[in-house]
Amino acid sequence: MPELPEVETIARGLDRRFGGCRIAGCRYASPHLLKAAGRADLRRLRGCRLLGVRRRGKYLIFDLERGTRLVFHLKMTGQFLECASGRERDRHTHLVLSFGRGRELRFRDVRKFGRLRLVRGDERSALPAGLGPEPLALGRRRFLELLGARRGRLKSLLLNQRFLAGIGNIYADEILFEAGLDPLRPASGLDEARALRLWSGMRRILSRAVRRGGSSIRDYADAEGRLGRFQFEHKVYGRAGAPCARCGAAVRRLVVGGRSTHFCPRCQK
DNA sequence: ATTCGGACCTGAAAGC
DNA sequence: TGCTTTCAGGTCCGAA
Repeated sequence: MPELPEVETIARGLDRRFGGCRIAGCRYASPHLLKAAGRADLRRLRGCRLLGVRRRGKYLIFDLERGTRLVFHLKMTGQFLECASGRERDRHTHLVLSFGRGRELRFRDVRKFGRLRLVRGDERSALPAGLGPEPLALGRRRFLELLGARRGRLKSLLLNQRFLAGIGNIYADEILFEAGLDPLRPASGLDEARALRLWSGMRRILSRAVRRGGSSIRDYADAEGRLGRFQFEHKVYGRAGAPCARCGAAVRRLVVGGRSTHFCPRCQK
């Protein structure tokens, strides 16, 4: 479900609502979410202060006292929900952090793909080696350098987390439309003008999506239950057969690298 | 090195 | 009204 703009929105909301709060208890870690050893370690969290919450790629990082960190990946359907402790817990709730005075933060995940790791010290041990840089912190020169070393199709490259961390299926399609580039075009041999269009298109799409609080297509909502608004600005994603907003040609859908891909055959070359 | 298909899960929507 | 199939904001693994 969540890509960079959604995870960023969740992180900001959690940081604002729970940053500085003390964890009173932790319950219900399901085996899917966390291995047995990690579940035992969760006991250490009691009484620990949550210093802050931030994002790296599509990962959510909870920084705690005593050099401990919780690193979540939400995969397709993971979500956080702030609620009153008395409220009924449904069968998709896999972790509950209590903050006292009846305040709880629950992790729900219908498809159970989401993962949590509890680490001491640096979060890097919980992240994949070779995770790419943050797209919005990447200068144009560095972007051109990284791009020059890559092959394969543009769509697959944008989805590759070792190239850039945080772009997923929605934003890959929207970025390529913004840049006017065919998702099937090979990454190698992209001339500088097109490469710079890709860089600036990426920045425009991602930063606007963050400002809109991400895209709510199916079930994404932030920790305060608010829906994103960027879905109203999608130009191609989920619009197969509909007219292109720019030229009127029918938006096409095909499968690239096993992922559904949407593009305008006239605007994207 | 890249690409492909399948696996991991559940449920909503579309198709018949 | 069913029942079946397809599809989904992600990633990992093994085989071609």
